[in-house]
Amino acid sequence: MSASPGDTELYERIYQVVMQIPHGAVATYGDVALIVGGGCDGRIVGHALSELSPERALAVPWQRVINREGGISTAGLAQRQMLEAEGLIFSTDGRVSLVRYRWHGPDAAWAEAHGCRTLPPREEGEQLSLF
DNA sequence: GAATTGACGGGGC
DNA sequence: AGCCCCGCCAATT
Repeated sequence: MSASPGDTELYERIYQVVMQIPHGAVATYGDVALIVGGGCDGRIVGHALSELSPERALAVPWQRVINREGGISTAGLAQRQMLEAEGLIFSTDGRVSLVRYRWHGPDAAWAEAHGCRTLPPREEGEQLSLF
């Protein structure tokens, strides 16, 4: 079972969560991992998205998943251009304001229906430095 | 089966 | 702001 067939369901779960990210919003790898739950972590999310098939990439907005720094972890400028096309503003450091674009998490009903958990409450305005 | 790597995160200094 | 260390799970070597 080196093909890890049972883990495919975990990947599908990750894809389902990523597909819930609305247009113009972003989520960190850790956030997606927390929503998926089950001991999933950011690295698994990264692997799942990296193993994403081109056809599947059309349905899964993988570009809306960024790292905790609010930056792009992928190579190339493809992801950044996709986010900019959604209206996100990148700073000179190539990062976006997480406090502004961060996804608050899936709907409570959706999370429970998919056996996932919502995002823990987060303090707003911590590092809110508007410009 | 151990060691390493990876589209990571958080805490501490 | 930076830097370092640890944990976490999966895939690869």
